[in-house]
Amino acid sequence: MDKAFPMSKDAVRDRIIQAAKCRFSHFGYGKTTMAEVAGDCSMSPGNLYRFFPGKLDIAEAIATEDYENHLNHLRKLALAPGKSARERLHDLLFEELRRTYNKLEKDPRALEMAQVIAHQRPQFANWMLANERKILVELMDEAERRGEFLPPLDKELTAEMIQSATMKFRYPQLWSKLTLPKLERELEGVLKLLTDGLCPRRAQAAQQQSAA
Amino acid sequence: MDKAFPMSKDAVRDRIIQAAKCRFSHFGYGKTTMAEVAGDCSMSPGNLYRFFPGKLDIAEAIATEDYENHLNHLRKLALAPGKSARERLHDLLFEELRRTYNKLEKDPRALEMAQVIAHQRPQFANWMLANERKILVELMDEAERRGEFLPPLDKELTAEMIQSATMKFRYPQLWSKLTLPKLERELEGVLKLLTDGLCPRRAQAAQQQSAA
DNA sequence: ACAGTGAATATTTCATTGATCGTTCAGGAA
DNA sequence: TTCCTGAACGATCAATGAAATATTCACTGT
Repeated sequence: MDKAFPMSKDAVRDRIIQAAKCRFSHFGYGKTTMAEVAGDCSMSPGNLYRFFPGKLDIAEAIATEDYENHLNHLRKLALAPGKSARERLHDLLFEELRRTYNKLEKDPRALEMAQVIAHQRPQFANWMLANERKILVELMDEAERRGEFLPPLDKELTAEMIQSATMKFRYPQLWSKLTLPKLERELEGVLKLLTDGLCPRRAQAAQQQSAA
Repeated sequence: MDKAFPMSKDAVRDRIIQAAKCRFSHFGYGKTTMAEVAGDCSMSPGNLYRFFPGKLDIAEAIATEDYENHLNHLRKLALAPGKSARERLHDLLFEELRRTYNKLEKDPRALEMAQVIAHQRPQFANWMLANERKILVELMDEAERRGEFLPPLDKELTAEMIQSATMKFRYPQLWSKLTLPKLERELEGVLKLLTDGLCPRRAQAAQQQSAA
């Protein structure tokens, strides 16, 4: 064994994550055994438990890594210069919808992992929602800073409500068998309702202002 | 046997529904056999199939009957005199939330039936949504008639969007473990967002108008 | 003809069991 | 001591087949 250059703890952790990611995406979470992951890392199964409390935590680490990239992307959209708050919100929600739809649609492995984590680690979904809420608040802060149309609302609360209202688009295939184009059309409509409200006499004004 | 007064076909159908309803609510859908229902009606199991295509159709008939009562109740709320459109929409959505929450929360039998029907008869949920959409449209028609705040929108489309945005409150326990009070608070917030929009400078005006 | 039967059939459900796999831990190498 | 191993343990899963039950249909009484 090449113990000449012992890897740091973090490096080993990463190695495990890489091996597991590879197995999970090829054969699925359920069909991957800890022994296989350990073998890929040239270590014993028992040793994995010095780096992760369990199999699920490896999956969670993979998901977290992936999700944090996504979050950064979303943050960029939320703060994009040269776009109105309304447009940024639009981009944010659509990006979210498209990403999850494509990810879960084409890749049954990803769907399996999402389901397992959602079922065994309910807190994880809450953590994701909280992160996105933070971005929504940042978006609104930025809008306020720029003097855009947003009023002095309780932003944290408003972010929660936006999430409630767009829940349908956050787990597209969990319960609706709609196609992406149909979901997009619906999200467009809901967003319109959210920004303009049911009393859209002022809508034109707001639209014009945000388009400016 | 008392063939002196043969029951009409519809009467027999009703008898079957009553017997099944009783069994289902006492022992659950899964634990009830066709033979038992037939026995309760003093007939052979085979004879049930002259009135219903199958067991699931009996459950569907029960659910339909129950749901149609509910729909009538909702319609009354949607057209209630002396209330603003906003209030009527509020009452409608809250009644819906409370009914399903209470029904599914306290009664595991009802939950079981709802799940079986939702799973085996996906069209049923669509039919329910379409009915409620009709009521939403009636609500908006009435608002227009009364000269309330609603604008000349595509009402059918708007109804769809309202449903999308309140999806979370229509199947409360399917995926959120929130308590009824929390759900109510959230629904209140979403409704506020829907009616006032994200640009609520005119909100006060609309509120005052609708409260008048 | 027709309403209804109930045994026959086809399907589903359920418990049993054997194997697999996640996890632990007593111990060995460095 | 510190790091790691791999066999042992117990929970979980899949395969089996047997029992239960939904559904059908040839037949009976009226």
